[in-house]
Amino acid sequence: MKDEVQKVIAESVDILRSRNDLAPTSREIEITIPKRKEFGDFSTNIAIILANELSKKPREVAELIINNISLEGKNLFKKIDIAGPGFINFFINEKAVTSRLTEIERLGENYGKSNLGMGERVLVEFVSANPTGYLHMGHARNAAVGDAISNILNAVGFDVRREFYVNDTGRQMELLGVSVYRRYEELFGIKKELPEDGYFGEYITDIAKEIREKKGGKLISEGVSEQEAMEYCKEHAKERLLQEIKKDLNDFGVIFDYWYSEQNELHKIRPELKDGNRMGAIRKELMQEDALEEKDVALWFKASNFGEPQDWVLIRKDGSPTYFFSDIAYHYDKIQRGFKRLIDVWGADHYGHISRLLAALRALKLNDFSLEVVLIQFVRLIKDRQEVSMSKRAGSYLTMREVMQEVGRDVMRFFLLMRSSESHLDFDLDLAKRESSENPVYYIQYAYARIGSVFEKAKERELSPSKEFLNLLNLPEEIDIIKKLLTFPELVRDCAVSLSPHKLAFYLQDIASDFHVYYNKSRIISDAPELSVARLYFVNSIRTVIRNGLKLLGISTPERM
RNA sequence: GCGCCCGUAGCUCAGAUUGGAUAGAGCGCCGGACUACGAAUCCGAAGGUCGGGGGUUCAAAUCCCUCCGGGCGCGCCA
Repeated sequence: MKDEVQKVIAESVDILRSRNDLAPTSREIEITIPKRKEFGDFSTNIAIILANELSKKPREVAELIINNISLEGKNLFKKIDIAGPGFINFFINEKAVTSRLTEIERLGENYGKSNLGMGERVLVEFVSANPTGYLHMGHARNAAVGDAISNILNAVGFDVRREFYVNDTGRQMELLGVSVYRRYEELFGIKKELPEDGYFGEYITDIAKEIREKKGGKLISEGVSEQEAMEYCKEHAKERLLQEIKKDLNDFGVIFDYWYSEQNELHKIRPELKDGNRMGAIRKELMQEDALEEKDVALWFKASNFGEPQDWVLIRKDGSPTYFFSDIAYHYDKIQRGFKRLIDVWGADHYGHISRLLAALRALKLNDFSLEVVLIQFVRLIKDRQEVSMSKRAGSYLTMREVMQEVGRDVMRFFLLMRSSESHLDFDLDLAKRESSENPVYYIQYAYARIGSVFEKAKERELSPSKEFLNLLNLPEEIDIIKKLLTFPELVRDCAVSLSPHKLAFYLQDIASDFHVYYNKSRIISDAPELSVARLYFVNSIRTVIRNGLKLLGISTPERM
């Protein structure tokens, strides 16, 4: 609807330009939805802007614009005002509003979709947790946001691919192996210190016990070197934890297109590559760009030559590559695979990583791509009005799985999505568990289920929704709600552009609230059959919008609660 | 010390990378509403120097400067 208004104004401005021979400006015509009703449904400041450019009075320009609006265009409005310094305020004709309901009905589950992305491929990388432990609430937030962003981008016409980068090799994996092995030894009475930066969680002992069940004491027997034993522990633990991670994400409703294994993709020798593996190829390229330097037995990326404050190590003294190095290779590979738009959803602690990664990609002469990083701030769990402390290394943290079992998937997703990702999030476990009006998820789902039960009632009375009498929808609430429903596609586009699903969460609460108010005030099914079928048609479109919106957030729409 | 994010009602937060008119919502608190489509709902009331101070502007929660408070980063961790 906003598009239509914009078009009408643009046409008028074009006519003015051609007639008065005005210099064309590329300035886009801004249409806003004013906060206050007396300023109409739509408002534009174009007259003020043009007046400045033409050194004319804004109100005169406004008048010219209004006078040149086509007849067809004028039918959209019941009133057009010039207000204040020269704003043009448009008041939409009620009939134009109600008639648009048919569009929602016609599009059904496609209502809200658009073709903003024009099929462009986008790679969204998210979660990417190390397989060294169970997922915690920070990962859950990352998963919820990454998945919702992917859904939304998909809805506005992007071709989205979801990837999880599996950091399944390197230092952290070694530490995991040692940690498990030490616990395994403990089971046989051998006491040795775990490395300081090892993993101390109870699940490490659980994994050690699994190994004991499978292998008995073989890993401490004569013929097996400690190194071999640790290697076995590492592989076993890695597989085991990855399996748990996959299970949690699956239970959460997040499906990845690809689990990108660092080991397999970046370190494995590839006959087609001259330089062995992908890491080697990158290394060679960086060398050719004169971006490398050997210092203190380590290999450094000369980031300071590419606009960074300091250089960074790519290969440690012991010959092992840093995370930074493999992440460069991973992003290089993403671009090589033809993705021009990359989105990474990272924890806020990765902030420092962004600019050096970009510097490395610059050094590799990669320019034809965009990388957007969505930084997710931390989640604080609140229980009994107190913060639940979390420490991953010590292993004392509430896992994603535990919380999901306690509050359910829908509640968890919604709570993690209802804040802007750059805000810290207080996850109130007590509130999340309550099945009442205080819980916004149920509030929205209840509106949905309620509409469903109205339809059951309608069926009993043999009434079915019809667009024949939409002109009977003339209550101010009805008009207002329809106007809001009509902004849905634009809202979805807005969420896509700003990569912020929380706006959708707010919108849905708003619509649900409008419905509940309406429901309490007005009978949908009454003795007047024509009005009843019109209202059924109307509330059905509310249901469509709620369903489509919740689906984008990955939240279910139960018919009964 | 430097960089990024945050500071808005008792609490948790919206207020686009485009400054606009009387700053919004949920929860909590207090008081009400089921003989009509589900009370997981609704109605009413109270609650604010938008962290402080300066500046730009006809107009600032929004832009600039500065100070204060909180979080994160500044690793041969990821």
